[in-house]
Amino acid sequence: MKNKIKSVKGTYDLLPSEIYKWQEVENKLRSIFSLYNFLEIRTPIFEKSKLFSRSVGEFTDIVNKEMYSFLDKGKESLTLRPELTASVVRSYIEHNFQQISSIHKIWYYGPLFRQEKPQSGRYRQFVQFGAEIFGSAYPESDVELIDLAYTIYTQLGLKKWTLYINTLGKKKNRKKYIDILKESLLPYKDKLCKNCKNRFDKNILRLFDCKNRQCKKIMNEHAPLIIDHLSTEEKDYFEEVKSLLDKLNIKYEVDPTMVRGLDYYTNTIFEIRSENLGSQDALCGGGRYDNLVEDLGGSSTPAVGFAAGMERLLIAMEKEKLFKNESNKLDIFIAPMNENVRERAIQIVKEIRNNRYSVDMDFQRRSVKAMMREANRKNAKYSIVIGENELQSGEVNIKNMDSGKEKTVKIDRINDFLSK
RNA sequence: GUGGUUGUAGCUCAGUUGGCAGAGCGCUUGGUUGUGGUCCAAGUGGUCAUGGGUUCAAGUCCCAUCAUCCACCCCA
Repeated sequence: MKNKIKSVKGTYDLLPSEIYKWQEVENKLRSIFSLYNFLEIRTPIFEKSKLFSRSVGEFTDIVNKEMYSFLDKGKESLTLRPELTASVVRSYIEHNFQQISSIHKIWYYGPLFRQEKPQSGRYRQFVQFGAEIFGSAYPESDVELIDLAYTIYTQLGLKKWTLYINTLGKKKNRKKYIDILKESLLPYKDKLCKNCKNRFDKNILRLFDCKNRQCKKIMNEHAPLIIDHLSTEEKDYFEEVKSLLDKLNIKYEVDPTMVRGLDYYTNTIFEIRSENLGSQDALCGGGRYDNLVEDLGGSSTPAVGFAAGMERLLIAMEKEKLFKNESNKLDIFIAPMNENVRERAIQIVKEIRNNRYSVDMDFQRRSVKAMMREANRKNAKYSIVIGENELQSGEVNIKNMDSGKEKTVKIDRINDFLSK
């Protein structure tokens, strides 16, 4: 293993032997997005750093510790995108989407970068897909989006997962609630674990996520829930989301302690968690973010969105054994026997390909036996051995690789044979 | 970033109290002239993660580094 250059920590190669799984999922995603009439957007891999500090939140770990940032030649700080909503919103504003139409339904798919310590379902370069709806401040749009996510996981065949929902209220009330939360927990601050003491000032909502038993007990007994501190307007909104989900037969659980890692969420939030993923179990997370477009310099625009991790999805699907083996894609393998027939063989390959059949041939000048082994390994439906006899007679034997039976066909009739 | 786990052939893994580097699978070539899958035979393939140390002798013991996986943290 000397002198070999290895891939960067937390990155991985998707090898030819397993790429079909990704393509299968990607194709399914595309078709579901178009069913829901979402259009794709593709934005650059890197952005100005301040885009993320302003959207994701200056005090989050993502911005503080995990961004891949660098100075370009103009000495401006740029960052490999750690999430995609910020980029989509930037693009929405930059291209004046709101003037083209008052509503936009957009989806995206692509690699993101965060400098975290890798573990199962968590990489430094990872792929997310997601969707956003801009321009609706009504529960129908929350539900459209949740339904979309729900349908994706259902249609992919995954069984072991649960949809959780909650509401965070609007910015104003959340601030008030955070003050109340701090006040009620202050007497117990010393009893909290080291992490939670830290989070108490930094992001107190995260205390709800702590797995420490003592912390859980304190939170259960003394922490007020956000739902009890919302306006009737906010509560009604949440009730309507729930009732619409019920009408669509979408199963969910309300988790009154669920919070989000990113700062920009308001009102409805949701998360889909897998039951067989280990500690990185969130397949998908999202919610409403009515202030973000304005915060990033656009005109006030309500929005909902979600983001979902591909790697975790693939791991979960593999655990539920949802991938069949790669399907048979090669129609025919051509085995030329020697230099006298090779030229003609290449022409035949081209002719068959021109008729849209997938063809491969021997490129190593090997023995007939080895070439047949190769045809078998490549899962060809048919094989043809071409030698001098065939060139003289103008006929070849087409062998069916499943049955082993051969059929004699004129060389210029091979395409007719295949089309039968 | 903190704790722990593992690192031997392309892959999955054995390797005894320290004593010649192994198996299965894969790959290559054969098993009478030009036919795969099953079977049989032979062959290919390793600086035992890397660098030090202890020892007559290290895959095995010790230290460090790197990578990996798992949990925390964070998050999709």
